[in-house]
Amino acid sequence: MADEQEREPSPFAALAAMDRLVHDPSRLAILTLLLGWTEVEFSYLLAATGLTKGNLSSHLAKLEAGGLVEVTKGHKGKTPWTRAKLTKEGRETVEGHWNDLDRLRREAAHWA
Amino acid sequence: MADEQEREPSPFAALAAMDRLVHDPSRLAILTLLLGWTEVEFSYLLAATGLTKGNLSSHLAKLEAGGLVEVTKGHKGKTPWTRAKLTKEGRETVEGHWNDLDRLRREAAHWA
DNA sequence: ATATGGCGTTTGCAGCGCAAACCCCGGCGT
DNA sequence: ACGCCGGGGTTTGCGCTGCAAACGCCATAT
Repeated sequence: MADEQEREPSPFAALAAMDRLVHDPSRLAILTLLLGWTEVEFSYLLAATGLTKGNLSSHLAKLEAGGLVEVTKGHKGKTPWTRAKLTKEGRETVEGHWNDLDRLRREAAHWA
Repeated sequence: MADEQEREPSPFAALAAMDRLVHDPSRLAILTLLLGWTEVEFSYLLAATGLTKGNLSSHLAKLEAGGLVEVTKGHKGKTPWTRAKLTKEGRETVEGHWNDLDRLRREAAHWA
């Protein structure tokens, strides 16, 4: 198999193909914040990211649909209380994404 | 001025606000490739990024409209010959973007 | 009663990125 | 002469997205 004419993809092709679900700025912010905690409240995410409630809500929904975060809704007393945490896959994906970015940047730099 | 109640933005807010013109994967690939050269041909970009002709064309148009890239169209013999290069602003912007990403990732990591 | 405000969800729309279709020119086969 | 492929790009069409604004719901205050 080593004699297969392997088309070595440039780092640029990999960069161009990054997963938008993760790479999108708002979501990358959410995901990166979540890396530092086991579980975070909606209102904390709200303040830390500067997103609006509406947009945070829909980004979380998308991340949940993609299997990267788990969202838990409950009540604290009578008021709603929503928390988010990374799934195992989510954590791996986000860490992987940052590492990929780092690596691609370095590879790109020494590309002839 | 030091007594101004400076609202210190979290790195996450800065991440969430990254400029999409630069951060978009395809364009980040194009821009990063351009960092390594003074001028690059359309067909080289095409091969290196794995984009289609159509999409490369429109991304370049957008980058040019944003003042990050200068596109020069001419002819080599009779066939069209298009080249792209970073503007001064473009170069600063792309380098800045990568540095920002690096920095934000680090700040995020030691965020309590 | 009726505001006000916390906590989120839903909706409406403009704009974007992607794939496919298209245009133009030069060579090649017949 | 005519069709056809292929290199070099541009334009078009459309589904999806992300943002802001509107909404829903339940407390507490007036």
